[in-house]
Amino acid sequence: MEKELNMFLKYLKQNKLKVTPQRMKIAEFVLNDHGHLAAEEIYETLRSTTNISLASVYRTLELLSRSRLVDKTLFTGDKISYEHTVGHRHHDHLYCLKCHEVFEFHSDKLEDIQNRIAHTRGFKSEFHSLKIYGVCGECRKKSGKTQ
Amino acid sequence: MEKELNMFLKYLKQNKLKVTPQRMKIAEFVLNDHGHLAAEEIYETLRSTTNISLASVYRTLELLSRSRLVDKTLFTGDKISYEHTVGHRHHDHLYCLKCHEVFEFHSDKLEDIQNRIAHTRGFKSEFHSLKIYGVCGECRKKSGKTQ
DNA sequence: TTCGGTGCAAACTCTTTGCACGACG
DNA sequence: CGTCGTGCAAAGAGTTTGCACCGAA
Repeated sequence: MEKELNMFLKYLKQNKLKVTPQRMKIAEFVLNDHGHLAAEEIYETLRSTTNISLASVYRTLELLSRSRLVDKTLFTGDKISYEHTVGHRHHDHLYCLKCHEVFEFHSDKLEDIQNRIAHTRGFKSEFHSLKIYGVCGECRKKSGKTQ
Repeated sequence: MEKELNMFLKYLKQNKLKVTPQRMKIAEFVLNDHGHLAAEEIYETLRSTTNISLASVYRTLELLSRSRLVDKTLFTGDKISYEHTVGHRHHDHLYCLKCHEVFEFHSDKLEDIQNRIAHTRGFKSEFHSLKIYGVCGECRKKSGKTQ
């Protein structure tokens, strides 16, 4: 995460953007967290210790996204989730419709097939998003696996 | 599409919902179209020939979605797309970042791997969504395949 | 006749933007 | 010191909802 923060600093400098306490706090928090965060959560967490606004959270998340340190994702369509990417391989998601927990997975075979499909269709694939929606083991246990 | 419209009628009756001209017009239009529609488009198309409101479009799309005749999808996170599903196999999407065109594809192998992954993780998979974002052949041609 | 559906406009949620002040470089 | 970034509040975009009237059953 030290490394990731440095990459963000580098990105800022390369683009002649200023290093501000807000930007650093937000980047630090997001890059340190391994979950999927909504802008609101980040704001609520940081506002107690930092002079910050929701607008800055959005603005900084946009920078983090452009610098490819953070991925924007949509799950159930209500709000955008952000998660940091560096150090990870690309991965996809299993989303539990009951507890809203997100599980990650990666499959080389899947990546491979996807690339092949895009290629066959003349597509230059930039990125992709695969989400499997269902009910996780924990929630199935709770409801007696009736569903 | 005749068949699909009947399925919608059946759904309405089963749920003691009324058959109204608005509902029929909207269902007819959506079930007849093979693209990805936004609520606004549906409204704009129908308003010239039908007494209708945007609210009714949303309300009917919700019914069509619940009756599983229509799929709700999010592409670039701006607005929800609706497409009818009946008669189709499940399919996934290639989305062109330049012209915003959507191409469909289906791969049994892909389906298979996804199910296997979900199963391995104790997940009961309900549905999934795979989108490959990139640049389509047409747009690559236009820009001289430099990207 | 009776609810449920409709149109309209207002409300809501999440995100973006304009502006004047403040601080990074 | 000149910008660029900030907080604030207001604006936007898409979707949902409350309400009084209307029309399917």
